[in-house]
Amino acid sequence: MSQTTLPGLLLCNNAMLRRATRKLGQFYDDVLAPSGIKATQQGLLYQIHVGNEPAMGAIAAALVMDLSALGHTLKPLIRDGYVETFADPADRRIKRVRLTPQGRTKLEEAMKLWHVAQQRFEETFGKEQAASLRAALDEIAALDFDAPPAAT
Amino acid sequence: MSQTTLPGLLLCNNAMLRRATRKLGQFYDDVLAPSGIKATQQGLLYQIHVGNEPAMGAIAAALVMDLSALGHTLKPLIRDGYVETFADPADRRIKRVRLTPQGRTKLEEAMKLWHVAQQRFEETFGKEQAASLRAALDEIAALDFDAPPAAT
DNA sequence: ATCAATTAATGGTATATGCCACTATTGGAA
DNA sequence: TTCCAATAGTGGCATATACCATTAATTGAT
Repeated sequence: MSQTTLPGLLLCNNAMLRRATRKLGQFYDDVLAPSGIKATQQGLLYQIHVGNEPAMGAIAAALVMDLSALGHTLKPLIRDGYVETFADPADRRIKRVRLTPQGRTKLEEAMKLWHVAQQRFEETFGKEQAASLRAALDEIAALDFDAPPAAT
Repeated sequence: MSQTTLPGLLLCNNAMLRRATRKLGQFYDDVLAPSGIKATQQGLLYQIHVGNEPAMGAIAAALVMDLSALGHTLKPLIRDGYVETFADPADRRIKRVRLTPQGRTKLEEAMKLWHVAQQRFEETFGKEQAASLRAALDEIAALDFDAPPAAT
């Protein structure tokens, strides 16, 4: 079975995280495929949906994503007519984002498939385990590496 | 603080995984920056290093990565002279990969920085917690979504 | 009011990754 | 042997994501 699990890989938190992300991403994308959008796009549409016409910076912060990366990621969604942007009237530096009617429709369609993927994953991995994994991942996303570790 | 943690995001295993990956990737990349290579590249060099002149397919399988994606990722490393490939004499379909002397040097350099990143992360996140996180991530990477869930 | 510092977003460039179509080899069946 | 099916990689195309330099708008200090 070759060297699927070598010491180094297993020890690197970052490598393990990326590897699991590839695996899960492929799975969710696979299930989402019939909708024509990727899991990342579904997640982004959802984030825009639940936000109140969020500013790009707010979305980027919520997703712990680089602002320019968000801009790039948004382009195909704008091109395909699922999302539109508009300048904040009070501060024209700020660009807000919202779903178009087609975007809302597409999101609904994708959410149905998302539920399927989500359920199939938790069925296989374990619902409890998934919940504690998400909690750990949430912690990581919130870490502040600049600050010295709090004395526990 | 806006809506940094909305219900949907927190519930999607895939989105949470990606978000944490972005965060941790930025951190490891940051620490690795002085070496001139990214954390993904360090991981790949290491994987090649520990493999015995591994075939591309073997690397891809170990990393749960698409074979063509691996090919693309390898290009900058070959271009920069850290890695070289050669056809397997017994089966010319197979292309094997190895580090060049510069590749070995670069890997050593990067590994020192990797240790720093690794330690700083675990210091902040918790060593135990990191270990169980990696275990969970390893499980995910090994999942088989095609098979019906084993009756527990 | 004026102008420097700050903030928000864009565009360029580069890596990370996936899927698909295609090519080159191999291996096995007829 | 011959030929088809399976295997291993490549190349093209598209999205995901980061960093940097630059531009547009604001804000705050003088």
